[in-house]
Amino acid sequence: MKKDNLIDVVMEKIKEKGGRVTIQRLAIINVLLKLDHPTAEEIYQFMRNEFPTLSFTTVYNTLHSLHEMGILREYRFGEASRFEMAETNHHHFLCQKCGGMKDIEDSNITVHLDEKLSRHYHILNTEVVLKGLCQDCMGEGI
Amino acid sequence: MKKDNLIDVVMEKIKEKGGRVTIQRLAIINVLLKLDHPTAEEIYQFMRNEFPTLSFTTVYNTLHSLHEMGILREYRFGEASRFEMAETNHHHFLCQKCGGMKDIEDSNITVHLDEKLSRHYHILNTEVVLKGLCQDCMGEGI
DNA sequence: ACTGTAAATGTAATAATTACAAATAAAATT
DNA sequence: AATTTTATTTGTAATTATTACATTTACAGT
Repeated sequence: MKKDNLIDVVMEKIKEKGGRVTIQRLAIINVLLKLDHPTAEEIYQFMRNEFPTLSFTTVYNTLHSLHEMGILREYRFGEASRFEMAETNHHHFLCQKCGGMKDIEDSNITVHLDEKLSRHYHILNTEVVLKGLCQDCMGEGI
Repeated sequence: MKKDNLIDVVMEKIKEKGGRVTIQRLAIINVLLKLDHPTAEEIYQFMRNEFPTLSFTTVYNTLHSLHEMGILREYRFGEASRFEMAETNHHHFLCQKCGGMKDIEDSNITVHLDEKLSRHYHILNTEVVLKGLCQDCMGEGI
């Protein structure tokens, strides 16, 4: 999806849920499209120069609201939560050494769930988490 | 694996890594065998009666050490970290409503990784995370 | 433009976790 | 068995990420 289309989709989704389209929300969406699984802190620091009046609390509030609206996903693998846009389905690799988080394309992993799982759970999302060493950290042990 | 054997294996593993087998460590291992993905807080509260001199800090220290030794796994899906013994391989279901975490037997899910992933990553562990509603929370929406 | 209200802001609180220094106790050595 | 070494435990005091709250601002409907 082209970026401008995506912003339009997000704006539409916010309105659907009865929310307001604010410059803070749009700005944070744009940062999420630029950075790779940023934390709230990273988003805030990235925006400070261009948006000096932005409050750190607003970053948290906004991430929380957008998450509630289903616009983004939250991961708490490390100390701080990391965020990404929810529009794509993919898996993740976590480096045990540097703590880095990488996207793994959906097409690289096939998952098959036994049918009986659906008798016990209403499954909305299936995601694979791979743990190990990334290329940068390989060859040095854990 | 029988419980006593498992304790022996854990003791051996601690010694291998140059660690000391303390009553605190053994007691916490035993709690991990009883409780389902407990948090540090839950472990501490569970132990207070029988072990009133136990320090909360020791729970954290111990969980950290045992994790470093590969004896247990840590998950940070919610606010607080949750822990489980590392001896078994299985997947997890996370309830989006109550925040509960359930084990899914390995045999209920098959995962196939594209070979080319191993060219970019040294993969040590593969785990599926299912998200949705558990039986208790079904029929009430999110 | 006017108005109702959701969202933004700043400060202060909270919760989980870690740092640190002193006391204790495994386990190696004598 | 006593002694010694040092990892671990303990309690208190930080730290870090996140949330609560009261006030101000500004989106969006009239």
